Amino acid sequence: MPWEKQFDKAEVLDRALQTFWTRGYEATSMQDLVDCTGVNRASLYATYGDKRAFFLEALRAYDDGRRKMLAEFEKRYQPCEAIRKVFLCFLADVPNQTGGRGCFMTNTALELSAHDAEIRSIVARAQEEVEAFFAAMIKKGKADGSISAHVKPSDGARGLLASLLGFLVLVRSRPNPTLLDGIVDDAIRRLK
Amino acid sequence: MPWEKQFDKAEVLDRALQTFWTRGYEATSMQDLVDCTGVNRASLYATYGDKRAFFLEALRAYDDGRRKMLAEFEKRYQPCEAIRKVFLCFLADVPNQTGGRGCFMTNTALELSAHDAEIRSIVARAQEEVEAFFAAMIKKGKADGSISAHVKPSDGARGLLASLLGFLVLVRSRPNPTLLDGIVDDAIRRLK
DNA sequence: ATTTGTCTTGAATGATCGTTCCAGACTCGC
DNA sequence: GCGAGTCTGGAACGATCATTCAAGACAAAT
Repeated sequence: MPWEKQFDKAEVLDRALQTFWTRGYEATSMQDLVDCTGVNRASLYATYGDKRAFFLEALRAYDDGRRKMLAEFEKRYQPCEAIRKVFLCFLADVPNQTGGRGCFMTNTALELSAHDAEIRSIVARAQEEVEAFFAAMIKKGKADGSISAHVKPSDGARGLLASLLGFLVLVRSRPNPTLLDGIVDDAIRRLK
Repeated sequence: MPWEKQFDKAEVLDRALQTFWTRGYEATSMQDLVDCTGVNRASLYATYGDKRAFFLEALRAYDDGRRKMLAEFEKRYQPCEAIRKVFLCFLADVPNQTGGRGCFMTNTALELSAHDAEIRSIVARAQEEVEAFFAAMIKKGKADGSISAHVKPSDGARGLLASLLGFLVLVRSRPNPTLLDGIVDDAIRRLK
């Protein structure tokens, strides 16, 4: 067999993901991807397919990362802390005055899922899994007494999801730390 | 003076607005705008300037409509009803199986405000005005007893804004009536 | 009726879009 | 050393992008 690839497929995918995340799908050109990955055009096409397939692979990679992150939060933290971490992990790049990039999945939800069924189903599933994570944390919190017995897991999770998505809109469009912290505190206080 | 315009400037602007709203900025081409308005390319350029200026004018027109709508809600409805109406007015086009278009301002917030300072400031101001509207309604509701005395207007308004923005993400990406209604009910129940 | 000045029209601009082709570089099994 | 087979690099493809040009159409003023 002849000649292995000259680049790390996963690493290049991640660099493309960063660019798609920052600029969005339509505003990212193949030239941008060539530039940010350092890999030749034809090699990108040979490896990942066309632009949409490339984007989809990046989106699924992002989604896998999100899934692993939630699993780790679930292991590592108490229920309320785990919920809080979900919000806070999007604040990491906010201080860089330019504002945060928000959540790649949520950005994609607004840009593409209205016109692309495949993306819509990926987005919907991701949202459902986050909602299920919240519900599981609420259940656990009720069991150990850290969350009020009056909160119904499904209702609480739905409310948290809405607050999280709104929070993510604000992270990208109006990254004011006071505002964002307030939203997180409010969302969690509702559970107590 | 010679020859007035052959088309209604506001009406054509509204048609362009509908297209920008549905597809977003990057995914809308000047050809799309020519098609949906029925007005010749060069006439569009002569009247509105380039694509970005055209978009900005559409966005400001949308924002004006939003402002008038809030003012009318404030006049017409009791505080809680007025708040509920803000959510419900985005559900009008959800039943058309294709899913709703969400809020033009919020869609734009995610697509463009991270990279365009002028848009960012328009978006931020619109969000602040909505937040202020919520705060005013809460204050009024506390005065007439329909909203709990424990709710601080600024905190309640911030929470409502987050829920509204999350709601709007879902309207466009996962337009499930049960889910959406639940979010609205929860958001308002929090005030009581 | 002719001039004046704006609006409309359809074609054309160069740039950039996503995508593909092809010749050369390279590693393996023989 | 020698094909076999995959990957790379750069140029090229037609399509579409936003934008502009030049000429004709029209209404008011003279």
